Amino acid sequence: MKDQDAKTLSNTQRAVRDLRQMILSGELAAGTDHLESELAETLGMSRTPIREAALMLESKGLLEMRPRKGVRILPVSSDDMREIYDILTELESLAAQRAAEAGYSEDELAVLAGSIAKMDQAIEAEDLEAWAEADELFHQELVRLGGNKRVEAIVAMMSDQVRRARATTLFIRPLPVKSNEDHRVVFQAISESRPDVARERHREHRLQAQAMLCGILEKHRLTSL
Amino acid sequence: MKDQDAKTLSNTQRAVRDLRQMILSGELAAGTDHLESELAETLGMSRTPIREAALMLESKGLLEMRPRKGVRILPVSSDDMREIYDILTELESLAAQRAAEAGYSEDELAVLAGSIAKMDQAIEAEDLEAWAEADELFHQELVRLGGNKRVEAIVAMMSDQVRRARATTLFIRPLPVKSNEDHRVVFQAISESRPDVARERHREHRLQAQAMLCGILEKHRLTSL
DNA sequence: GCATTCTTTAATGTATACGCAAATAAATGC
DNA sequence: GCATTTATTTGCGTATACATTAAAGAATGC
Repeated sequence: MKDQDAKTLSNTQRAVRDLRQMILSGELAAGTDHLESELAETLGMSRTPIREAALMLESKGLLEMRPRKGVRILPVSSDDMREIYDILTELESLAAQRAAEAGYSEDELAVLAGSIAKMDQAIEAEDLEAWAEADELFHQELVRLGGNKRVEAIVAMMSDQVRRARATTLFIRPLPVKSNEDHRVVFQAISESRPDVARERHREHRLQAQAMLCGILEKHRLTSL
Repeated sequence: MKDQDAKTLSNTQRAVRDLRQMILSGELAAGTDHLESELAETLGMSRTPIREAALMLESKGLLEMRPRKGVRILPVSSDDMREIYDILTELESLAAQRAAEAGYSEDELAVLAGSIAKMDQAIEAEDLEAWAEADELFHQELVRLGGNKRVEAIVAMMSDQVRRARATTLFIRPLPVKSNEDHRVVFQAISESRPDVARERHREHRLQAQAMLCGILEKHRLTSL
C-alpha cells in the first residue's frame, strides 16, 4: 500500500494501478478470463471504475474486452515481442540521437550515468533483478532525454509488456555483460554530442538484444503454452 | 449515416466515431471545452458511453479530460507535429524495410501501386484533396505491408492528428511533385526486395516532408492562435 | 438418439441517481 | 472598498438498476 490510496486517487486510477500490478505479477495469468463483476468485487468497487480502467488497459494492450466473455488477459507471444522490440529499436535509437543533439550537461546526464553504474554493481553481485531494474531505468531515462513526449508514452506502454516477457527470459539469458558495454558506448556518444554514433550504436545494441531474447522466447514457447 | 448505426454498433462505438469525426472536421474546435453532459445530449445518449468514448480518444491524444473543466479538444501545435513526424519517420521507414524483406508479389503490391497512380492523377488534375487521400492510402498501405500490427496501430493513431494539421498545410505547401517521385522510388525498392534502400529512401522522404510541413506550421502559428 | 427450437440465465451496455468536491457567487468583517 | 469566509451551484466520480442479447440448457419433434 502506498501512502495515498483512498485519498487523492480516484477508484478508476486505483483500478488501473491494481489491475496492472496484478497482471504484471502474474496474479491475473495470461490467457485467463475475468468478469467485470468479479474484478469489481476483488478490488472492492463497482463495475463502473473497473470498466473505465479496463478500457485504458485495453488501449495499452494488456487485456482485451470481449462481450460475454469477460476481460481476457492477453498473453505475450514471441511474435508480440518481435513487434515490440522492433518498435523500441527504432524509437529508442531516435531518442539516443536526439539526446546527443541536445548537448546535455554532465549534471543532466547524471541519472543515465547512475543507471549504468547500478547495472555494473548488479552484474558484480550477480543480482539479476537489480540489473533489470537499472536497465529499465537506463532505457526510460534515455527516452526522456530524447525529449519526445509521445515516444515516451509509447515506450512506457510497451515496457509493461516487455516486463512481463522478462519474467521468462531474465534467468535464462546469459549474464548481460555485453549489454553493459553497449550502454556505456551509447552514453559516451551522447555526452560527446555525436548523434549519428549514438543512434547507430544504440540501434545495434537493440537489434542484438532482440535477436537473443526472441530466440529464448521462441525456444520456451512450448513450455509456456 | 452509414448502413448500420443503431444496429450493430454500440453507443460507445458510435460516440467514438462521431466525436472523432466532429474533431477532425473542426465542428469541435481545437482548444474548446465541452461538458460530458453537453456531448451526451448532442449525440443523444447518456453520459456513460460518452465517458467511455472520451477515455479512448484521450488515449489517442485527441482530447483531454479535466475534472470540472469538461473535455478539452487538444490543439495540434507545430511542436506536436514535429514529435509526430519524428515517430512516423522511424516507424514507416521500418515498415518500408520490412515490406521489402517480405518479398511481396506484384499482386500484393497492387494497392500501393494504385495509390501512387492516384497521386499522379491528382497532381495532373491539381486536386489536392484527392492527392491527400491517395497519399494517406500510400502510407497506410505501406505500414500494413510492414506487417507489424502495433506499428499500424500507432501510425493510425497519429494519422488522425496529421489529418488535422493537413487542413492547415495542404493549400499552402508547394504542389507535391517531388513527393510523388519519392514514393515511386520507395515502391521500386520494395518490389525489388531491397530493404536497406527502401528504408533509407523513405526516411529521406519523410525527413524532407517533415521539414517543409513544420516550417509552414511554424510560420502560420500566429495566424491560428 | 440427434437435431432443432424454445427457454432460461447471465453478463454486458447503458441510463440514472446521488454524493462530493471544486469553482463561483454572496456576504460579512475589517 | 477589499479581503476573507461562507453558501451555492455545478459537473464529475461512482454506485446501482435495468434492458439487451448472446450463450447455455431443456424440451420437443422426428
